Amino acid sequence: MPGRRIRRLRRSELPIDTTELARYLIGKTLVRELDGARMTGRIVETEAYVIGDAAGHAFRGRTQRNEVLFWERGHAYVYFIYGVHYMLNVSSETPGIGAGVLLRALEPFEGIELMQRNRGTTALRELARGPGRLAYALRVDPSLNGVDLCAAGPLWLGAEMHPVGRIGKSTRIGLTLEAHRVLRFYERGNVFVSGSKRLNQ
DNA sequence: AGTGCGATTGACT
DNA sequence: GTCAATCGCACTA
Repeated sequence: MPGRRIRRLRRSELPIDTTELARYLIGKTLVRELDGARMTGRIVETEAYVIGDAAGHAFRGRTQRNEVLFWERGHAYVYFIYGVHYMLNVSSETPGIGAGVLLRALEPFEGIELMQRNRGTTALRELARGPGRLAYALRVDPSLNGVDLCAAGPLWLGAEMHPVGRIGKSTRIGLTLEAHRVLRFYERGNVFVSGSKRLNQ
């Protein structure tokens, strides 16, 4: 299958700050390896869940569920929401500090047929537009919770494959707590970004 | 032990 | 635009 070489990001390259990391990840590549096949996409939308953020899962302290948010930056935190969907986050601070970046949308790059099969649709725009859809497209599930995204394995982060456009920001989507905070980042004008037109200006 | 509700999505009026 | 789906977590008692 498509064997285009993608340089894996080193942990030392990841900013040690949740908001900085959320911005940094726009345009980077997410690589999913599964059964000898590979799916990749450009990260085009993220949200930061920062230190002391009441909307973040780490806010009430370390538990079995949110454990990975307290790991060194660059680990996958996968959780289940609404009894229906999985969401993929990247831990984002130093060990012992709980915070993360939610990956909200990808621009599909390689392995598109496989993503289409996983999603049960051929509509390219809809494959990974939104955090739940992203997880379905790449078959992200709790077995990937805790995976080191800076190491070879089933899921990792790669350098950008294409130039990155202007980065926009807005309030985060779907929150009641801390709803005013401007912690969502996205590539402007990219049709694979979720959210309303208002939020994407 | 019981309860309320969520970092969403897809189907439907 | 509205709404149900469906489960585990965290909080109350």
